[in-house]
Amino acid sequence: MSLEDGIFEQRAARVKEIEALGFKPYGKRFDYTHTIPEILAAYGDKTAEELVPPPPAPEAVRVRIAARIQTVRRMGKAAFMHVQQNGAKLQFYIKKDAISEQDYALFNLLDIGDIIGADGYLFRTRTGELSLHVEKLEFLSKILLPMPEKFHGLEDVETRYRQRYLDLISNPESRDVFVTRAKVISSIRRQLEERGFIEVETPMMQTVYGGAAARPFVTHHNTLDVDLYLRIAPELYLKRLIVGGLERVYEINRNFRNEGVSTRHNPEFTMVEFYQAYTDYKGLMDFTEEMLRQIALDSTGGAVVPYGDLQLDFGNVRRLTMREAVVEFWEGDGRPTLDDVRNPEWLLANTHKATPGEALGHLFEVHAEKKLQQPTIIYEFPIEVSPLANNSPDDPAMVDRFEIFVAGMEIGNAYTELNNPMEQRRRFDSQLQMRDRGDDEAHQMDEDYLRAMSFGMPPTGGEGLGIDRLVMLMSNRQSIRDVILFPLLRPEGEIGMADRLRRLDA
RNA sequence: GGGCGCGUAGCUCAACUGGCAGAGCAACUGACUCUUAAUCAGUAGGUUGUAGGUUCGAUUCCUACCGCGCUCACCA
Repeated sequence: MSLEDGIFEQRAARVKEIEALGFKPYGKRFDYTHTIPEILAAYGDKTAEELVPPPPAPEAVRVRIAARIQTVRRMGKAAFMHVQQNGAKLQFYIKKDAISEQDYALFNLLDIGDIIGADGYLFRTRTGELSLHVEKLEFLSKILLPMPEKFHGLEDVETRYRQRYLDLISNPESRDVFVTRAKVISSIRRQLEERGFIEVETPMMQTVYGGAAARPFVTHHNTLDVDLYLRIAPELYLKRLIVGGLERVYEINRNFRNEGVSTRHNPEFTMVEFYQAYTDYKGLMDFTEEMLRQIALDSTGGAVVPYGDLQLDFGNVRRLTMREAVVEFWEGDGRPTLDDVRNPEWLLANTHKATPGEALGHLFEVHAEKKLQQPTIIYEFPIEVSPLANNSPDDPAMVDRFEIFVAGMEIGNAYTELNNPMEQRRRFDSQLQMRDRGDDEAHQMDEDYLRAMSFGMPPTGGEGLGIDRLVMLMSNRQSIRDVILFPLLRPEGEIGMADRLRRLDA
């Protein structure tokens, strides 16, 4: 028998002993008076005398707490434990004299990782630590498996992703990441709501997919007997809503793209997309700068955010055209001039791409993208890589579009929406040609979208922000998997837990 | 998909050039009524990711596979 099995069976036996003592080892309501963070906030700076006035102490602070046991230091007939709740920890002091015989028997059956409730009063130990003097114990849930090591926590990356619950229990900094994530999302929501945007939900299963250049996942609906695509973007549906007169809409949810995984890509990822009628991409640039700065403030407390070796300044966003960026960040010999990168022949001669616009986009990715460390807006994109954006009034090769780059990552994409159905039809047709040339990420024809646009779509600005990447920046994480609770992994194979539990019943 | 690296007790890690697979934490027994990575004495715990191969002998060398990480490619 392995050690782990031994602990498992021994603890299962303890469940019965705990029951025999009159406690319910699982599933009992427990109305606590304070969470541990609340206790630390309210009493963290109180002195020993303030907590327990001398001598007999009728006015001591009595509280009732639920928490998970983190460490235990037993010393004969007394013990100290650290327990944690909501990412904060508190010390419990348990003395045989101070609790009932039944509770002391329970205490002797407790394991690190058990969830317990306690009544008692707050005091300071001889060394000055705020602690709970336990007077009554309650049992709330049993741990059967051994906890990770208390000092190092759970380090194994794979286990941290697969068993995120363990990661969250044993690594406070991992918990902090997801708290930051929640702050980023609520900051975005609040800012959009304040500006009159309403939140909507559009289909994630679509018969025609679009709104981005990507390959989709395919699934199947049985009774309708149709294949459906998991959406690669909500864009085309949100713009249908703009046609319908929902003039400021946003959606925060998942997109699915059937591509490789990396430190910056997970096949399902979260975006916020928002659309505002009667504005354009310049209006969105101003809004975006404000929003990024506010997200940084709301989630980290400052506009300057540490990221690896960098200090990212979200209070100061640079703006460059794509052509300027290619010229400025050109690597190696033969740096082009602005006239070169405007010249279709030069562009085609310097890449293997089929069109000047794809060529410019490629040169930008190769030379400039990873050098954009501080928050930077890149604007004026080639028409060929922007099938849904409106033409620039003064340059037929370009569209009114920008992207935001931080730490070499694209975190946002916005443009003045194309609202002319005749031009949109031509763009779809040229996407179909790219598809015929073997580009399986080019857009499909979406006739209902053309129909919607034919009812008249107001001039509109639209934008998408990658939430996961934003959270990476705000929480100083280098891998997208660190900011997604359950990132996609290959299946792990036999776990054997059901069998183990089955044996306990036998 | 290519390249590089990693996989040893529940967890965190050792094991020299191929020569008895070890420690700390966790667990168990005992001592201890203000400890804090508690301490002290003792006990138990291993298919070294899997399957082959080389060898008198493999955690160590070789091959394949599985899983994870980094990186390049692909990709917003």
